[in-house]
Amino acid sequence: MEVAVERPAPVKEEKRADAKPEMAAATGSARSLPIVFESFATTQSDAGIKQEERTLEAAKAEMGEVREENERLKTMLSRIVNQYQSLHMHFLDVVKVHEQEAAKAKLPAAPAPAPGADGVDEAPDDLVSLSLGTRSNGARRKGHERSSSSSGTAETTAGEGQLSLGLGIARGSGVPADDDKASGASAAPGVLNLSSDSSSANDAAKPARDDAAASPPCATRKSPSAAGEGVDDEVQQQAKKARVSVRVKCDTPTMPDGCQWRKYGQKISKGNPCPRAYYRCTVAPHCPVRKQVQRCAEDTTILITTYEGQHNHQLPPAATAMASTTSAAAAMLTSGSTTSSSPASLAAHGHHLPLAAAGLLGPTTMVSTAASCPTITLDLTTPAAPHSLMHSTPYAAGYESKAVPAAWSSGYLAYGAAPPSYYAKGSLALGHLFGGGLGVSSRPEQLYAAQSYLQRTSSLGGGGHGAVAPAVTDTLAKAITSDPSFQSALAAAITSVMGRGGAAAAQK
DNA sequence: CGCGTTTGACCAGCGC
DNA sequence: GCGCTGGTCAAACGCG
Repeated sequence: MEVAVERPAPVKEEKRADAKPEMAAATGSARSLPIVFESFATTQSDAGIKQEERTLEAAKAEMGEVREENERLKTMLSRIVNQYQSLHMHFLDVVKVHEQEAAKAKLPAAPAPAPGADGVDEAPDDLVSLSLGTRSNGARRKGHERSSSSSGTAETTAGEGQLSLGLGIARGSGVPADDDKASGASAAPGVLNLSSDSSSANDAAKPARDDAAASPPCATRKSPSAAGEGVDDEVQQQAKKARVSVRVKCDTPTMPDGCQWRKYGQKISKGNPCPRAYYRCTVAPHCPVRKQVQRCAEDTTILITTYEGQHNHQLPPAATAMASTTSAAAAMLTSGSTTSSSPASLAAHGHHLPLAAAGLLGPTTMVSTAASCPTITLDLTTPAAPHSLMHSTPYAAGYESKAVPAAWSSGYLAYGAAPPSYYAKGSLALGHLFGGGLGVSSRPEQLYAAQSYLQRTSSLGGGGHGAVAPAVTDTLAKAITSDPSFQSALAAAITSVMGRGGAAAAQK
């Protein structure tokens, strides 16, 4: 703790009596030290007085310490809350836009199936509920989401230059066995773009956020090849320093992320018998993106992939997810470090970045600022039992308590601009999304993720939500799990959205 | 023959 | 200043 402890010069007894209420007032209600001043004024000898003086000094010092710590915590808390609120508003924007787009697209385009629960079977693409969070508004949105994803437009961000997250996660029924990874050209039907931008509402207040969140991708796009390196060194460096580490259970040598990589090195790193492989993006000649792949020492089935840098070229939709992740991570991490008092001190105190501290990242997501390269770790390996899909697992139960950070229960959210219920629903959904969605590994776990989410939301909203029957969610989740890129896509989506949110908050 | 991988060497950053 | 470690380079090698 790097608290500047005030050690005032020894004071006389008369002063001490004055100092007491002052200090008590200063510390406020944060903490009260049981110091009894009256007692020693009458009975102490000189020696005793001196000793008491020392005691008093110590107490003062402690109080000062406590006071400063209290202030720091308050500041941090308010920062966290601010960031959360802005993120949440942002999130709601996305949701709203999505809904509107979906509603528009629904009429002319997709023969939107009946919004009933049974419709899900025939339209697995609605799984893509990457709009997961959108459900916070009610079950009625289900139909909208379906149409939004199946309509394939979802081009809310097209032409806006905003961070757009193309998720090649939906192999909907309408997309007959498309290889959404490589081909990518016809990715539209299977792609859900998560735009944090209220596309229709081009509010003027955006520029700041744009700068913050989208600057990395923009910066690289601005100078795609213009000397590749050397331009915008600062941005490049920042982007390069921020890393996204993904832990996934994977049998293949590398995680299928839709990008083309060329191996350029391999090392045995300390503390892990498994060699670490170094890959470089080969989609474009001078793409600065690299990744490191290493198997976990404890469990060799776990693949740890660390992405670094930002692509300076167009990517296939399947690869866009991870690309967005790294961009978002860069934005989020850099903004987090600038808004935090000191990353080093935070790390030293065991604190994480605000979002993580608020519990938004969930238990399987970690933000590390301790290292020279700030890293987001998405742990897609799950502690949950793969078979406990239909019910809450201990993990889920344990998580839910974590999913609602103290700030939420303390009523912070209720004071936000949006209706409290909105916050409550959305926040829980978000938390659950992170907990279940990110904490999943391969197929069954993903199933669990989607299912638990749906169950959660259905239990939240009361009337109308009951439409989401377990059987339906089962089918839905199965559809999700049929796509191997679901993990990375989901992780990317979340990280991306959060990155923008954090960056936006940082700009405020 | 071209492309990708392997592998030893080299370099830079960091801690002691 | 030295050693350790992580990251990168580039020649050699293998494969289609």
